[in-house]
Amino acid sequence: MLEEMAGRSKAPESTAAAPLGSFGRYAGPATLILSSLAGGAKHGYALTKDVESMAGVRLAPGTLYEALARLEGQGLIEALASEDRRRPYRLTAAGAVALRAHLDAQRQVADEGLRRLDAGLAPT
Amino acid sequence: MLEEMAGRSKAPESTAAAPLGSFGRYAGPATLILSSLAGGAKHGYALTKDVESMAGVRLAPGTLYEALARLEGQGLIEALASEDRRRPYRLTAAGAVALRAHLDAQRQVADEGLRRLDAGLAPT
DNA sequence: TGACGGTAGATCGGATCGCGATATAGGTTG
DNA sequence: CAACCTATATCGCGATCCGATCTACCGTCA
Repeated sequence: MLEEMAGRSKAPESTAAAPLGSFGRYAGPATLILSSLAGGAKHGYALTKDVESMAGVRLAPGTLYEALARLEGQGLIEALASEDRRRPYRLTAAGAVALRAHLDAQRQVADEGLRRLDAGLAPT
Repeated sequence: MLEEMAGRSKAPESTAAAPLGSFGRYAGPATLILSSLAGGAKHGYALTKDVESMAGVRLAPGTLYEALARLEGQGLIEALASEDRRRPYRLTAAGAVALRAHLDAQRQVADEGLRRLDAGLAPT
C-alpha cells in the first residue's frame, strides 16, 4: 500500500522499505498532524493548538490546510461531517499504518544519532 | 548561536525554543546528514552510503550537496582539508548541540505519536 | 586497450512544499 | 461596537528536494 505516496515510488530496491520520506517529501508537518490525529479526530484549528503544545511548533495556516488536503488526497486522513464551522479530520487505517512505520523509523534514526553523539566526540 | 539558521530568523517569540524545525525548514535531509556525521567525519559520497544503510533513504546528489552547503553556512558542519578527490565534513560543536536538541524533540514527538496510536483506536 | 561500472563531486531546471499575509466570518467580552 | 479569539481558505514568494546531466579518476575484465 501507499505506493504512490508522494508521486515518487522508488523503493530502495533493497529488502528494507524506507518509511522515512513516505509523506509528502520528507515528513515535517505531516508527521505532526498525523501524530496529533492519532489521539482522536480534530478540526484544523484544534490541530494547530495540539501540535503547538505537543511539539512546540506553530503550523502556519497555509502549511496546515495544504497539508490536510494532501493527506486527505493520499487517503491517510478523512474528513468527517462538519459541525458548526469546524471540519474535523480523522486518521484512516492506512494513515495509522503509515504513521506507525514512519514514527518507528524516525525513532530509530534519532536513537542512532544520539548513540553516535554520546559515543563519539568522533575521532577521525 | 544558530540565530540565522535558514535565512529565516523568526524565533518563536515565546519562551520555549522549538528544536523541531530548527534546520532548514523542517529537518529532513539535514537530520540524516548530521546524524551520520555524528559518527565521524565523512565526505559526501560516503555520507550518502551511510545514510542509506542507516535510514534506508537514498539522498539525491542535488539534495546532498546543497544541504551540505547550507549546513556549512550555518556553522553546523565544517569542511576539512580534502584528500584525493574527497571533501570530508565534520560536525561542529554547534552542530552537535543543535542535532541533539533536534533528535531529542523528534524522539519525544515520535514517542507521543506511538503512545497515541497504541492507546487509541481513537474514540471520538 | 577499451568498455564498463563504481567512486566522487558539482550544477541546473522543474516540481513540491512551507509559510506569512490576507480575507472572510461567527462568537464573546468589555 | 471594538477587540480578540475561533475557524477556514487562498495566494504568492521563497526555500528546498530531486533527478538528470556533466566531469573525472580508478580498477578490472574481456
